[in-house]
Amino acid sequence: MSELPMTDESAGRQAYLAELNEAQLEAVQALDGPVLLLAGAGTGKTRALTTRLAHILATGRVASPGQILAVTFTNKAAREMKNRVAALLGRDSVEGWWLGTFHSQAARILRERAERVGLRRDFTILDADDQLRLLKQLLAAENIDDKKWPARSLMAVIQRWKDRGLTPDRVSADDGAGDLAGGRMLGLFRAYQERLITLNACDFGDLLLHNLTVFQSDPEALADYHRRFRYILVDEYQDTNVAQYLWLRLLAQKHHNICCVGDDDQSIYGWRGAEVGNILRFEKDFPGARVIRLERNYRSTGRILAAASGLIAHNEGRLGKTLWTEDEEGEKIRLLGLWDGEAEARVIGEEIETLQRRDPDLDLNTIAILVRVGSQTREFEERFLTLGLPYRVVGGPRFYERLEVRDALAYLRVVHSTFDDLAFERIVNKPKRGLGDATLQCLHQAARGLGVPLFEAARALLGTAELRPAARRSLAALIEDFERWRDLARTASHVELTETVLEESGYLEMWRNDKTIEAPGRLENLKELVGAVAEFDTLAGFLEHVSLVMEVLEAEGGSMVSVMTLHAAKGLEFDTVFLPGWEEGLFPNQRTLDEGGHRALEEERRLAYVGLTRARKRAIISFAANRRMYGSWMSTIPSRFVEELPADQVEVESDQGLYGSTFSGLGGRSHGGEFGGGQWVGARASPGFARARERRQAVPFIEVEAREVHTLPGGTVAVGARVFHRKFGYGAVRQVEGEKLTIAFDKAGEKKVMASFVVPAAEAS
DNA sequence: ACCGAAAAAGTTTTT
DNA sequence: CTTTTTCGGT
Repeated sequence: MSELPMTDESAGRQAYLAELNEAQLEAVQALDGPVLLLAGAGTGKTRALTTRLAHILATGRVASPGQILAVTFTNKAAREMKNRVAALLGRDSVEGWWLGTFHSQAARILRERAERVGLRRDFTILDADDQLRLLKQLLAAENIDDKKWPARSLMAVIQRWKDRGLTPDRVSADDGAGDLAGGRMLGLFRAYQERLITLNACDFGDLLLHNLTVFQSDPEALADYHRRFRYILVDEYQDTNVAQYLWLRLLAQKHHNICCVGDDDQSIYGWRGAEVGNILRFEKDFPGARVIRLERNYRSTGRILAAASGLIAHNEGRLGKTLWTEDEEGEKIRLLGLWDGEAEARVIGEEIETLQRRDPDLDLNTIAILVRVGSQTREFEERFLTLGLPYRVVGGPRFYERLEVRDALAYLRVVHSTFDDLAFERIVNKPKRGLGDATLQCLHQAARGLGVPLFEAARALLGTAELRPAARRSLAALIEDFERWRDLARTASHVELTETVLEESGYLEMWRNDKTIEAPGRLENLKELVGAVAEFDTLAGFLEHVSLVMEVLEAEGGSMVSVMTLHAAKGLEFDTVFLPGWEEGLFPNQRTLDEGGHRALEEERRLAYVGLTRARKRAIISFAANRRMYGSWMSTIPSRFVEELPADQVEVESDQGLYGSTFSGLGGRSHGGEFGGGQWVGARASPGFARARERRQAVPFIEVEAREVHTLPGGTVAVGARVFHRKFGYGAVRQVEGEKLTIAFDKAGEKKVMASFVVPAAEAS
């Protein structure tokens, strides 16, 4: 950008402004005072936001980029914004700017002000697992029956309080505590908070909560941040909770230069404390606010937009927007009615192959399958594996949540902080050192008596006769190890430290000696962890990253279909979107409905809206008549959302004579409506089903050709054989069930694959 | 203290 | 159905 401050007029001639439409331009140029940008799906929201940020800099309104605070909701959105801002400004990085998730920015502030809330600067951020273990300990100490009051649900209560910006002393008596945990819920909350301070730790909610305490109890500190942040940008405002809202309001109350971007129709995090009310109330909260609507959609065809708009119109209490597009009408939304989840996965696989046949250069990255719950991804994985169709599951099991990685991190945490009892407990007997329950109980007692962390208590106990000689010797060795590692931390690089700790602790050795098939994969993960450590300047920096960003960036892996939850898909777009599992109970989700009633139903509907509006060219919705849940079969009926779609935008293709009057509003093109009187009945033997089968088989299968190419020479498949798979690499055959092999892959873990997709290991090289 | 078997629980969604 | 937790025997 230019060195010289520009007036709005000269900046108006900047190239980056020329590409904006009228509403976007208004959003970019209305720099001063509060602005609410109501941006519908696909209306160029991120472009407006990033350009606005560039424009603040270009017009010389701030002396340095550090005077702009820009917050997003997810790490993914933060990354996207960083990249786009950098690209727009022609820089290679925006490192050090105040641009990130609410939680990461709040953590940064809290590091500067930790003492104010009784924490040390090097406090640890606990993950969900640690939180739960901590609460369980408290339940045990307070003699609260965790059968009757599961720690998980009590934890949720605490989290909801924190989401609302409430500390224990601010929770009012009538505030939901009721008879929870035998009426001792509030006391439990207080004990939990006290324990966190003792541990020099905080949880996710505390990052925001402690910030609020700092701002409210220390006017000097708040004034300092007012001096620092002259402009505030907020993405996905509809997803903010009360604590985040208060945080923003405190930070913006001096300059009022706050711009919130959001779409009330895409609010899908109510279950996590998000308040749609924040966005609905904006004009009241920030007097004189300008409201700008972005309504021109650049993403989807007319039909997709019409279907999505028709669906979301069933919600009440919307701010209301009219999305429009100059794009063509496009294809109708297709609705597939199928027998069960397996058939659904098979048909979607076939649809993708049809698309591939139609366009041999098709980039699979333009295709996504968006599901309601993570467990739905399995059926697709299994099917795509047999088809040899490349896919990626976005947001699947996370690297930092794996057992071995968490153990390794616990070692590092203990090295880094003597206060981290949770980490200490986790690794004290891993590998086995003969320090079991009895020893640990003794340690806890001593720690409580002396008022010191477990690590210190351990040191103190060594001088007494309380422990049995064997345990004492073992514990002494461990303490000595940690002291040596802490010395090493001062001199050696943190990579070297990590390697040394893992090696000398015997942790690596433990996995090397482990004969289970997971062991090699776990060692591989530990190696990867060391690689991740190497990317950070300091151990503290690495640990902070791990706790705030649980995910690991996956390498771009070429052309692959994406499978992910609807939540994970927000903000993304694809040419073709498959939306399976539109069944009552699954979507809308029964559990959600039970908890949240009508409010929750509307949120589910918004989730459907989000799913549909991810599609650029085509959307294919499907539902199954039968679905397996924890091993038992459930018969299901189509989601009410199916009926809420405008009939003239939808084409129904139900193969099975299972399509009935329940959603006659759609005017069917059923292939077998005469069976079962249009009810969801049917058996595998029914004529409708048999006919559906026939019809299926008439479609040529691509995998037939593939199978001939890859077939393993007959008879060579045996348990124990080494094989190679083009996606998972090398592995050993564990089990053979006809054509289905269970293979323990060296890197990918255990998978079921068809014999036709592996070759003997020797031949592959 | 440790190991295995048996029982129970769990599936929303994420920082 | 899978994964985690609990229990009882050594």
